[in-house]
Amino acid sequence: MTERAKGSIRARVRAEMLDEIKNAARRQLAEGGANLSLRAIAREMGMVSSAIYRYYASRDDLLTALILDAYNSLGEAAERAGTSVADRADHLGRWAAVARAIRAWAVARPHEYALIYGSPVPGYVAPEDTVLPSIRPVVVLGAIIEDAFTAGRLATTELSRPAMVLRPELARVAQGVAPSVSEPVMARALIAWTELFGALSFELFGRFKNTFTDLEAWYEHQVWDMATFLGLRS
Amino acid sequence: MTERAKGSIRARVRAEMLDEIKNAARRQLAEGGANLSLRAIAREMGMVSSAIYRYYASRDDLLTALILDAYNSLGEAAERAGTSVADRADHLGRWAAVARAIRAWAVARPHEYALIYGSPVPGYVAPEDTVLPSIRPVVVLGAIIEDAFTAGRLATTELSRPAMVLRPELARVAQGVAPSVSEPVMARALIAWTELFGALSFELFGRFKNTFTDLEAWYEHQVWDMATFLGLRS
DNA sequence: TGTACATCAGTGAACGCGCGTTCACTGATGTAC
DNA sequence: TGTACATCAGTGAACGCGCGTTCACTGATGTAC
Repeated sequence: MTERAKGSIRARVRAEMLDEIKNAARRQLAEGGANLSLRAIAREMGMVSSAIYRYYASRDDLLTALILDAYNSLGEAAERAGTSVADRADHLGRWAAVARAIRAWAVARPHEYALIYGSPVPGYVAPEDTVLPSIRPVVVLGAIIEDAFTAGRLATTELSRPAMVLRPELARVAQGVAPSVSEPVMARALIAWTELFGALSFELFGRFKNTFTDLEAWYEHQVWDMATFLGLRS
Repeated sequence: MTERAKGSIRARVRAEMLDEIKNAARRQLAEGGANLSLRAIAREMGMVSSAIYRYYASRDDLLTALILDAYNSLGEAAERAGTSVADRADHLGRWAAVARAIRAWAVARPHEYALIYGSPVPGYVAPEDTVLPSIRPVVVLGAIIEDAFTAGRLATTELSRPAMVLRPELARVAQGVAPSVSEPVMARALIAWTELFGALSFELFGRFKNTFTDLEAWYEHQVWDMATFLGLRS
């Protein structure tokens, strides 16, 4: 038992080190962008650079860990916001809450946002297991659309019809996140989704620096207008 | 005269070199991302690395030249597409032509797209004179909205009202690109714009790799649905 | 038209720096008997 | 409970590489008289 406890202490210390390295790496990201430097991380932690290799097999491994963390942390934020609205029938409120949570997350961690939604890191290939965490926010949105639709509270006027090639793929997405919904509605949801992330990229990458001073208000307006577009009513 | 001619020959050779260096740099971008290396460029051109300094004062200077080129080349593509539609009253056709031209440009030069619409290059600050070239495509879009509106062919139903803080800023944008148009309509135009670039970023940065096989068709659908959202009718 | 001088492109060596990764090692901590 | 051994974290030196930028230089090309 004592042995076990001691063993788990070592394991816990190790887990803490894994985290501390990631934290140092995140701080580095804030300065050097995606040009993550293992040596700089080691320096910040007061270790010798080769010591990092006790914890991560390579620079790419560390990058993968950071990317996974970013996806999961954004996913959690979206999920938490989605369930925070007490009135489950308030679909518009849920949509707004999730959209705001995503922006809050991104604005607080612009470099982690850039890591997962910015230009790909040259030479780095994301492994397969980043796919599931990366769609967590889409699942949250899908649930809102699904609920609104099955409650008959989704206005579906003026829908453009997606081309034939797109339908099976839209249907597949819908099956995963909003099974009752038609392809044109699913398409709209993806479009609204795309707009929100487009807005965040524009904001965080500085495109609206000379246009809007209150970027939060501008985002809020977009969230609202996209809700109209989606057919969500209050 | 002969002297002049010779002088201009030298100037022309110099201009060609400026271009060739940029071309080599663009090829490098395709491989290493924004990690532009002067030495690699010199190597590719069969020169010694210091020779580059006869043409560009620093790495940042060259980067600025590339960024300016990218903005202007995208701007030209958008303008050309905008004027290519013979029937000026076909606002929907103009919108689609411009949107398609932008995608065609981006898909042909993903790394230049990333340079201007991806995550900012760490440590690099874009100089002021990139602002004007960067808004050329917005001007093209603005003209279409303006024409559609003054022709009474822009459906303006269900417009959300922008918050007070946003109005003067939206009005200022409108004044520059679509002077007859109201703030809510201007906001919608910017939103449609944001959606298109969001779509391109998602496509080029690989977000829809596992979702859509025919990304051109998906973009086309978005262009169409955004036209509906904007109130453009055929 | 021919010659002396100025301008410019490109060279090659060097400075000072940073990087990821490997490897043999030293000690400390945990484990088995 | 005490001791011998195994595991593991962290060290320090090294490998081999790449980078941006400076500087004194060599020749070739253009200019002025």
